[in-house]
Amino acid sequence: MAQARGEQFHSCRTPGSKSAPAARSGRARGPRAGGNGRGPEDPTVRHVPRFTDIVVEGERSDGVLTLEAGWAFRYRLLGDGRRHIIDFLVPGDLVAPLSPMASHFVAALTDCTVRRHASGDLSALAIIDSPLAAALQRGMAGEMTRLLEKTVSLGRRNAKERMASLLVEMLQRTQQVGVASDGWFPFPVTQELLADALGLSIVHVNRTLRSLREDGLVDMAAGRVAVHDIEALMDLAGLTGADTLSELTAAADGRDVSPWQDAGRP
Amino acid sequence: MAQARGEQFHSCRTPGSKSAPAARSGRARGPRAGGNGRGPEDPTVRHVPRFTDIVVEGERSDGVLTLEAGWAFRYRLLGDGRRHIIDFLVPGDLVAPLSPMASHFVAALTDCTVRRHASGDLSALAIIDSPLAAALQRGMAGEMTRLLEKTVSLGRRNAKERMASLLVEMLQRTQQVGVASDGWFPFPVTQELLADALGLSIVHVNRTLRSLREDGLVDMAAGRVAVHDIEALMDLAGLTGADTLSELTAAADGRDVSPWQDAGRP
DNA sequence: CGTAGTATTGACACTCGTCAATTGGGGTGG
DNA sequence: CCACCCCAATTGACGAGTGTCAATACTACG
Repeated sequence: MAQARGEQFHSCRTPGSKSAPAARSGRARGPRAGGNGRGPEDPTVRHVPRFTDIVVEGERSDGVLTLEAGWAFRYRLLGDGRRHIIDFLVPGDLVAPLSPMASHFVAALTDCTVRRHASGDLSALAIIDSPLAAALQRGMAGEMTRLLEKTVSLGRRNAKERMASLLVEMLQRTQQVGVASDGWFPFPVTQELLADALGLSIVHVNRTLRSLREDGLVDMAAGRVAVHDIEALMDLAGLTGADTLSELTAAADGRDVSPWQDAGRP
Repeated sequence: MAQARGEQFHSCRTPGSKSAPAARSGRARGPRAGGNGRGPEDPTVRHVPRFTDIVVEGERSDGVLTLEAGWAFRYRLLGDGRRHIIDFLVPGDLVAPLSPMASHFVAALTDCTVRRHASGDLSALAIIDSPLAAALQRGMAGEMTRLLEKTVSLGRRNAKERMASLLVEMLQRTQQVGVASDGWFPFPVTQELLADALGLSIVHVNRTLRSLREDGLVDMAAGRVAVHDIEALMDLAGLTGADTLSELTAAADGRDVSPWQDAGRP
């Protein structure tokens, strides 16, 4: 009765070794948040090396944190070692708070830079700094929309559809922040991470990617994804052009690269 | 390649007949929000008959809506007719807005009563009515926490674990609003609805329930769930007592039956 | 040139979906 | 009051989708 369980499922595939960097770092390290060298000068900026945690579960994240550069991902661990990746973060995305009490980790996928926009209690934020509050709400709303979409995917779509759905989403998001080129976009993830994000096994992720490649839809290698047939891909994902994702786009409107820039520090 | 698809999957099982009330009502009706008879006197209260929609996708829900009595559920439709139930709502829960742009339906599971606490633009709400704004944020945060938990369930738990997880959650939520008795709680859903909520087929929901019954964990009949071994059930769900759900409980703290009562109309 | 992690692949097992038939209430009209 | 109907619940048989195990390439790095 262990469809997705296998004891040393993924993220802990070779229990004794030093694999699955992010997942392990989530528990084994002593120093909590992965801040090593702080910003050379600016105290509101922190540099986080890849594969270390930016936000640790249970730690009450204080203030508004955003990802300024690099890639990260939100994840949650189940008691038995299974891991689920909630979503990936690109520059401009909100790191914390997702919600005052949604407990999960956020880990750096690449070396990245995090900025703190406000500290301490946020309840008075709307009055003190309304543009920041508005940006915060946009960020949380966008996150919730993606979360909802992901729930539907996991509940009612098969492997290929889920993969297509994720790739379309990431293409659009990378386009929004201007790091996507014409036919491709950067996506620095391993198949293991993809598996944890899509609720699949590593092997099946591989099979699914191969299938999409053979269909001529996408190619994925060296941390980049080449999209050859966006039409077919969106169709597979169940998105009919003017569908959900465009709402997502519209919702994130007014944000060219970062909605946070004007809302800097107080 | 159609694991969860079968064309006339669920919620449309007999395409020609009048089955699947909620799902169909989501599309086929002309009059939008299912408000029939309004509140006998109070214009902020609306009575909604079972199996009609409270909130229709795309309709920009204006203001803050909460469920005052009865059961409802949030759902989303995929283009091909598949349906996914995002979550169930009990009295006291936030109906709208979940997020300014998360598009989905909310349908009444039983006859129920909905109250509007504020209308129009909510951006100034924090300043105008801070207790209501606080309640709204609690409501949205709780929703997000459950959404996140559900994502993990769908991605990384098998049928039995998902079912256990849902039942534990519903037990705790019904306890909070005081409609649960000692060993049982009301849960007016069909197995079809359960299937759509858990990302399973109707048949497999039936099998899963039978298995749980044979294990002596729960009994489900006549719209009620009898929990015989909450320990084992939580264990199955991957909750170790002081785990996530208790955080959920703590998060909803300060709410006995409804956090909205004091934040009534302006 | 080892060593380790990642990607691939094949073989096989198990979970879960699909199809189809049956049962058992709960209405409802005669 | 009974016959009928509709629908939820159940069950069995079978197949598709996905997970698991294990072995083999690839690549990068020291």
